[in-house]
Amino acid sequence: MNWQEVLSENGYRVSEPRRLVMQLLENSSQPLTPLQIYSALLQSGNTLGMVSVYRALELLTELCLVCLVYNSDGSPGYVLGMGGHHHHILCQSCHKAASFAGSEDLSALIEKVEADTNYRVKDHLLQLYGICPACQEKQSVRQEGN
Amino acid sequence: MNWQEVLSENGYRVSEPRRLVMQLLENSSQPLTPLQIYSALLQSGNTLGMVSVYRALELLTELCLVCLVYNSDGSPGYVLGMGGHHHHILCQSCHKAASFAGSEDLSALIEKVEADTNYRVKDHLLQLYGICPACQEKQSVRQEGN
DNA sequence: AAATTAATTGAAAAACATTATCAATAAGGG
DNA sequence: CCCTTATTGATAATGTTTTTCAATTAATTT
Repeated sequence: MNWQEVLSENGYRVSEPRRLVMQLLENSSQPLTPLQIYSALLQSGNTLGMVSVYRALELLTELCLVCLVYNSDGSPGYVLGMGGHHHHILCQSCHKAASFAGSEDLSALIEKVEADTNYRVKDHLLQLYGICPACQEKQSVRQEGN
Repeated sequence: MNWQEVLSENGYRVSEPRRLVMQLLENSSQPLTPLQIYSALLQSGNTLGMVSVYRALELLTELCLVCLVYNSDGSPGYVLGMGGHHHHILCQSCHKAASFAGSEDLSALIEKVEADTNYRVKDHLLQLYGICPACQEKQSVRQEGN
């Protein structure tokens, strides 16, 4: 099921601003802020209002078509959603985002925390930060050059 | 080492706004936004500027005396830092925060992600959301009452 | 204990981000 | 192709964070 169908099946229209936002995120490897999205779309010759970007992101996030992530400096950004439960890892150098699936690996941790704190765990936020393959490459080349 | 010493040893003064913010966070079980901190302090008869709250939080966060956390709705809040590496679990009902230590439990997950994505993992953001013991109690009481 | 000095504060303004309002527009069903 | 209604975009309102700078205050020196 593509994103157009998700919109339709939930009673929403496939409008121009929504199309533009999805298209841009589909072609972006890194999280973008609402302002970055707005600016990029204007610069590529499109015309839409900032407000529509906010509204599109709100709706698309609700439908899990896009995800809100936090950069390592705490600033928020939006990336394409992958459907199903997953998490993101962000490159601290070029900001490229990758996703990885599942939460089975957290179940041991969660059980331990439930035992320790007596909280009942319902949900979680997990993001990893690191260096992507391409930036590792660049770094080692620079090192060799010295 | 208490927070006053941490400030001094890093060349910062123990000023009134910083004292007020720390004092409030020490007595709050839930994350507070800058505005909530400012309002609470004014209401308890103190006098300080909003700007000082922002500045105090920025510095205290840098020194790891307070931590920035994300509520399950995505809004940010500040809680007392615990020193050393730790994470937080937040109650979805009363917003009470608890902390749990360590990241050893994540190492298996991290290795797996490194293998899958070829990223080199450097850091992570982990928060759990759930129901605290007191709110579990309340819920089961209400249930029985029906 | 008073004087000195430099970090820190607070008020105001500026900059920036988000949300509300509402008439005009456009998507999708008939 | 028309009709209905969700959606848009412009404007304004609201809210948040940062900048600026003279006045204040914490901590050090005398």
